Amino acid sequence: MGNLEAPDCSIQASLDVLGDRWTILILRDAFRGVRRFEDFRKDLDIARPVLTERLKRLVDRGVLVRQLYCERPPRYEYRLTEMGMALSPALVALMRWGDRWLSDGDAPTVLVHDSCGHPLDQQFVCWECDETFTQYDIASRPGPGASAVT
Amino acid sequence: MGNLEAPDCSIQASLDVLGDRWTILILRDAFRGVRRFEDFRKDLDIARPVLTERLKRLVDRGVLVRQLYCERPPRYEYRLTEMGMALSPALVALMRWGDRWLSDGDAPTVLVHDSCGHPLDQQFVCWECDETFTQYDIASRPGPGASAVT
DNA sequence: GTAGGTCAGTTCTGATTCAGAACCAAGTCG
DNA sequence: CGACTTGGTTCTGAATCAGAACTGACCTAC
Repeated sequence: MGNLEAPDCSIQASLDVLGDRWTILILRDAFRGVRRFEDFRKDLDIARPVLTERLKRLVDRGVLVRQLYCERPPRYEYRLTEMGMALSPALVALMRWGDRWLSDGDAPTVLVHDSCGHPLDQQFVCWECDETFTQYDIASRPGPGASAVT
Repeated sequence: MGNLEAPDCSIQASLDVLGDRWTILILRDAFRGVRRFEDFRKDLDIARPVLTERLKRLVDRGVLVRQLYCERPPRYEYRLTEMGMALSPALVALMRWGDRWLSDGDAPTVLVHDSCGHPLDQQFVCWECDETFTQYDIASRPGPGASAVT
């Protein structure tokens, strides 16, 4: 994005890190367990220079760590940090949206509750009312970091 | 993305619709109530030809509808469809991730449970166990649309 | 009734970014 | 030794994007 100002919106802030054609797919692979340069490259069929740049950026921003996994020859792998792991609600949401609206009802992958094996759902929760709800019951208001005038 | 095959992954399918630098920001604005070409353009400071193309694409894919709101002169507005509204879990997840990991603790906007005004949380739910859980309790398995061999 | 303004675009041009291929370096295997 | 693997870098042409100017339909004020 051309603007130099700090984004006044966390979605924009997130997209400054994730918002190009490849980054989210790289992270999806990382969630699936892909860790090595060549494996990302083959799976995504991405140009090497672009992959190099994207991995570097994700490491710089703290989403991935680059770890030596082999001394001789020196080989590195890219792993999700806690910050990276925290993206899972976003990736799950994108996946479920694609399942629901872009596939013909046949989801390629199903996510399940690990301990019981049943499909999971994603919901908004209010701990005050102790209930779950949907997007139609959301309101928004300025937070502590809101600009004075908007 | 360069590949012509149908994506074997719903995240990729979603990104085929949403995965460029502007689309998600356009949709964020739409969720905020922006509906008109000029309002999108001013708010995002996006080049006109790019906005034209993105809106057209979102309408084609069914995420937005283009509705006449003024007969003379003919003026159109862009509104979220049900498909578009269904993206809110994804946008909320991106926003919360930015709040948590990219801001210094001061969220510009806070989302609240409409009926009580308290901040909301986003969780995974298992209706079988009737409990909420986090990304560390998710497993995945091939769904009905999985390719034969993978 | 015409000058200026708004809204929703389209058309053009130059700057960025991307894809694809080739190349490179360090090490391993046969 | 020569081939192969991994993890890159460098180059070049293609696609995309930004920015500005232009268009056209209509509206309002003078």
